[in-house]
Amino acid sequence: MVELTRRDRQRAATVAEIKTAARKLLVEGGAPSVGLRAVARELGLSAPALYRYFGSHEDLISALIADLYDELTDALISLRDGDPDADLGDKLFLIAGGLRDWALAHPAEFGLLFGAPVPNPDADDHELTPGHLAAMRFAAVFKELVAQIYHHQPFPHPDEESLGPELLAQLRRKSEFFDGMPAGAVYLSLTYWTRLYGLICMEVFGQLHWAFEDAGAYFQAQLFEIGEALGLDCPVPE
Amino acid sequence: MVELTRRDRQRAATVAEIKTAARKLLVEGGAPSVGLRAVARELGLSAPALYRYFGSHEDLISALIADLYDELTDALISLRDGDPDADLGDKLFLIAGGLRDWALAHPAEFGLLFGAPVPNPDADDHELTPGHLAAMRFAAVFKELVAQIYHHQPFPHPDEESLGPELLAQLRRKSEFFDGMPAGAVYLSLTYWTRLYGLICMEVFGQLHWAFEDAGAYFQAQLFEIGEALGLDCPVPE
DNA sequence: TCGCTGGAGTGAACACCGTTAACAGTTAAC
DNA sequence: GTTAACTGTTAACGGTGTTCACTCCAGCGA
Repeated sequence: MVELTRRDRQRAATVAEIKTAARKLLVEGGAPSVGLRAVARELGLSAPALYRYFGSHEDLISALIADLYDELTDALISLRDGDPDADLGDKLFLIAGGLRDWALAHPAEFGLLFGAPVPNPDADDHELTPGHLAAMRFAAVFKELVAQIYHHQPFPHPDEESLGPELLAQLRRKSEFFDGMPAGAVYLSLTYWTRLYGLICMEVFGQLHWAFEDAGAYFQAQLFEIGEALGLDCPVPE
Repeated sequence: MVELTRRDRQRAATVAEIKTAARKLLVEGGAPSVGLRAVARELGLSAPALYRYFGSHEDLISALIADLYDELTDALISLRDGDPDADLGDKLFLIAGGLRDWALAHPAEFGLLFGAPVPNPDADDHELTPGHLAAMRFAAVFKELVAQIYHHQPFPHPDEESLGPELLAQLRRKSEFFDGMPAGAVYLSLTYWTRLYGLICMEVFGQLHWAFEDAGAYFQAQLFEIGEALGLDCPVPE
């Protein structure tokens, strides 16, 4: 039984207020605009007051990152489950397109999530932050869907001999995480994931507009390729 | 005829000194460490003195970015031309691996070049900065090599009908830039470029170490796939 | 050679930043 | 009812990018 005093509720409300203010500043002026003092100013507080709620400026940013991951994940999930007539392939196209749309609509947030180096949690001096957990929940959306597609109708994948022993060993260790998919299918899943990620990264970070004034058609073509490789019947790009 | 007075030479030397100091700080502490005052401190100057050489802190960073692009490009070129026995396929593997090695060896620099949004030069209020030019020189290394490979022995590529009219139109406009390659081949070239970029981005930014403790084998496998698709005889990954 | 010009460099100052310390008022708990 | 914890304050420290007014001296033309 959780007993929430009034102060606890007020505290939670203030934390939420701080994060929404930080989010607002992030949207308006990008990552550098979300400073501790600026956030405090936004809600009429003095800067040191925020230290009652977050241990440091970095902690605030980390909390913001975790929230953004959650928001993005929820958006993709509701996209995935929104249309009852959508089959597995439709769902994949929906969340892939949804990820791109979110990234283009929220470039500052996307840059914060994916454009900054992530500390390796395997290293001894770092532990799993809420941001890491939220990122894994995000990645799981894709992973689960691909695994469902595979178990519904296995798509062709390279056999284990062709992968090379070192890569094979690492893929085998991830097989369980991918709901028991064989190493070759895990390899393909990771390949498609990195392709989508790289594509969206390049577009959002402006590394692509020397080639395309509108990368939408290119993205659709790439998605189509991936869908074909996964054995899905894709809508022909018009 | 260029007449360089002694003062001009001294000035150029100071500019170079400033940039090497900035580079040193970047390597040691990442992008946030390269502050205007910190750079000035590094060479025993007061902060306002730097304004004689750079209009602002941002200008200094931009100049640093251009220099880093040039350095990276030079490294790839010398890798490409270093081995007289290397054929076109070998060269492609050399520079792709070289790019990854450079990124992993200089994560802070890589993040500065590829992890930050690039202003769109097509927009009216921005012009082509030296950074843009250096970035195009960098991209040209890859582009030229793929074009050479294609013209040496055309690799199979999707026909124009399968690309869709909108994508096709944009690709056709880039055909000249790609030394006259047909739209389908341009499409494949861009596909492989985005794959390499995305892969390296994810690895450097730590977005991959939940999947691989050492992504080297994975990278080699991806490179092998690309080489096969380009019709190159690839070394089998051991 | 004199005098001037303009570039190089300075310290002071402004407004901002993250962070800490010492302090006051309010609220919850024993 | 007293005490302890929580929430907020102001003042201050060292850091940042930037501007301004000022000095100094090399290089130039007359």
